[in-house]
Amino acid sequence: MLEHYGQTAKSDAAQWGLNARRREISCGAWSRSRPEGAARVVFLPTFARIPSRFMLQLSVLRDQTDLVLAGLAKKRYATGPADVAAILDLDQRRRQLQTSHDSAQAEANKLAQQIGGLMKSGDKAGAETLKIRTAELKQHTQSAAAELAQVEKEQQQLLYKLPNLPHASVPEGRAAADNEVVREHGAKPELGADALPHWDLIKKYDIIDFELGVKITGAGFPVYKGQGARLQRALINFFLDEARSAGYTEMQPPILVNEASGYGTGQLPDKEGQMYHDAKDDLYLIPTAEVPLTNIYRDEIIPVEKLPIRITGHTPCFRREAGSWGADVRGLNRLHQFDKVEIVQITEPEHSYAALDTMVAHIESLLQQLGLPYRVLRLCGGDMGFTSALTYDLEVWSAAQGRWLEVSSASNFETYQANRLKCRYKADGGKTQLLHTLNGSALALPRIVAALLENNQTSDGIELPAVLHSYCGFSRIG
RNA sequence: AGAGAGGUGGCAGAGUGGUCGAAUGCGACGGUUUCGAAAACCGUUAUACCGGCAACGGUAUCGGGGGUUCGAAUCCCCCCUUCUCUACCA
Repeated sequence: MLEHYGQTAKSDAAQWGLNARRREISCGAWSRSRPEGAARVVFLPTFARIPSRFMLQLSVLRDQTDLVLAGLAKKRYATGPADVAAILDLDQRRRQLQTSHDSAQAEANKLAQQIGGLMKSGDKAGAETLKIRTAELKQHTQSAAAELAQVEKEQQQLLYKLPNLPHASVPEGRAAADNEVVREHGAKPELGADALPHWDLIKKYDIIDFELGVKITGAGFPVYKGQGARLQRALINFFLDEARSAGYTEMQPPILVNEASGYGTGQLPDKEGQMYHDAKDDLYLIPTAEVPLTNIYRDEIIPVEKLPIRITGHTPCFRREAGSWGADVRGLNRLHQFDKVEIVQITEPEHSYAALDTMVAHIESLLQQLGLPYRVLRLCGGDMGFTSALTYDLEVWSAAQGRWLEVSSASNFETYQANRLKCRYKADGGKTQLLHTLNGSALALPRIVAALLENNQTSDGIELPAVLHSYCGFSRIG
């Protein structure tokens, strides 16, 4: 499947260049490394309401080339000018070919009809005469179609390499140190000198077992035991219940996805090497519920009265984390498999940044109820994800490690994913337009668990926040 | 996993090589009629790309891809998928 481009007909799948996958680039590690305490503090409103007009569609590349180049530069995308120039060259060629192909085909179609008429009236000689011309036309359309397919393929591959453009409010910067701290909340707990990091606490109370995971699977696949397993389940239920009362509909999507879904949300081809792949059935284990949840709306024209879409789901997430190493990935800080509750919104373009604010507010309310000190960061251009236009990271204070841990990332993708997904609606006046997609973790489990254990430890147990007591069926560990 | 039958426009459902982008019905939208509504009647009813300021014109799309032909919804091949029976299993 998905092996060949059509000669004249181009299916959606082919237009997306799905067969381009194997030769694509692979970028760096999935997760950003974030040395703690390095961000500079600034004070800004949650978001600046700046009209969005960016989408990496061909029309935008053509009409607003300078803005695109500026955006790519802010995102620290090195080969932007060369790639954009190449895409525009290919585009000109593509349009020539299309026009030439279409007019030849139009003539051929007319002749075919005439031949039909001649055959019926018994004029075989007349038909044969016309066939000479159709043979010429056929040769022309075939070669034009073949070249067209080649040009489209090259163009699509280049387009897939381009990241989304950053929103105007995104700060300049190269790395984590350049992110802006939008606000901080909660007091950091003072722990005694004998306070333990979570990787010692889980052993002390025998609630999470890494060695056992190594035996069964390998590094980065811990086994949660007893109260540890129950705490996980409690957090998942708490997060899902909170999302539901915030208006999100709960979904249970598949956790293996096909190639088209990977392209739809932008994991492919960008992060091919970071996903577990089952070659036998050509399926990918999801790195986040974002992929299946957002792809529910792939190839859809959503009735405007159903907007905004708000959905949530709990899934395990799988990340190969190739190239990841060092002290800051110890314990629960980075895993190959972890659980996460995700929230997804799909909105009309004019409402997406307000929606992003409500998502961040929702995530903050979770952290507040859990009593965890946190801060909200606005990521700089160089530290943002490939597909995002604006990303807020939320980090909790891990008291025994003495560092901030990223527990959530909430992003507005504007039309970047929607363009790939073909996720649209009928705007006023009946015009079909791309929607905006957004998502956020609410929340990722392991680092929440780490912070809960560390921040709430006493010499002989861990006192859990009140909100979890009924969910857990216990109030303390140990 | 084996055998069989299917996949056509928002839905239902015709169409087995030549004005078929596709009959018909339903639904939806607009209009005539009406005090208003129903009924009836008339009209409209997809997506993408190319050309054009636009009106509009062209091309493609009948699950997906490839092939045969001057011409394919219709014939051939591969794949996906749905249903039924059998097998198996949570």
